[in-house]
Amino acid sequence: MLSAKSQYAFKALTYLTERYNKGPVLISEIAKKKKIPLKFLENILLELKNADILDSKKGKGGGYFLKKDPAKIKVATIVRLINGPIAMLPCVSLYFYERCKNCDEKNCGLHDLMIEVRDATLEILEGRTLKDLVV
Amino acid sequence: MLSAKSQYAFKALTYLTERYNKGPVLISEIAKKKKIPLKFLENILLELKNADILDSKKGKGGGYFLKKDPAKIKVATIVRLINGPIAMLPCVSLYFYERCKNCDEKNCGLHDLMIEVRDATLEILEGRTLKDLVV
DNA sequence: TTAAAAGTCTACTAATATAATAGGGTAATA
DNA sequence: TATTACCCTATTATATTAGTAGACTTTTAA
Repeated sequence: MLSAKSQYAFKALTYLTERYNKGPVLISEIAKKKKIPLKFLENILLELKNADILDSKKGKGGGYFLKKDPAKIKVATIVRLINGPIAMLPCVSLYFYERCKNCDEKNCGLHDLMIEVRDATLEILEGRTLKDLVV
Repeated sequence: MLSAKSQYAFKALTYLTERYNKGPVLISEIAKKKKIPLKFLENILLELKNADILDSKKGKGGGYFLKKDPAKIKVATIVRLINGPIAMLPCVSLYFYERCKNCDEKNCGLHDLMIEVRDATLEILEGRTLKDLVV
């Protein structure tokens, strides 16, 4: 399941997508409108900024805004960034690969199955962008 | 990601699948062969028994064994039982449904997207059984 | 030039979930 | 009837997630 943090991130990003190219938006405004704990949201937005998804402006009239076209920001990217691996096993993760302990990948039925699940999931998440979330 | 517990469960079930119809298998044997903490494994097997996946025999010559044909036990069933929801959001889960807080399902782009992911995942997990894990 | 606005950053605490352990209880069988 | 082996509840340990606190820095506009 996606963490609460991830859900907050998507809410904030959706909000910013709706305001794309309309100037900076205050953290406090997003927090209030989307009912996200202010300080927690600060952390999340900062993380998204450090990952080049968002940009910000300080001082009066400042705030956060999308750094690029929401149609170019994949849902999969956000999930990986805030939630972590998309795959169901570390040994089939593309971006967070780790060997499973006491498990021989070559002879693991689960391994192959979970590759299929991963691919089916990515087929969807890699194909959608923030723009698609705003219906 | 699947929890360690889930991975243990699949290892144990795979082991029992290979020994289907060959009599009871000791917990201690599974624990040793699959390198699973004994007491933790006891809990897992008991849970699987209470869910009618396994059956057991007490006393000398006892142990655990699959209650039915491994070709009839779906991977999805085990995941739900030991790991919990398969869906990425509570509001799109078939077996563990819960409303997301501060979120209107009718107007949530994530909601629809995650239904697609869920369906793609289930397409695979509901179609595979323990037998398929033993290659 | 300076005060207020607004994001930045580090650290901490609380809550929850996961993983693992302990140990006595109960049923079956040789 | 003793031994084997599963049954069951409770506890502890560890890790992750969620949320909070507060001081700092940059920017802007009066």
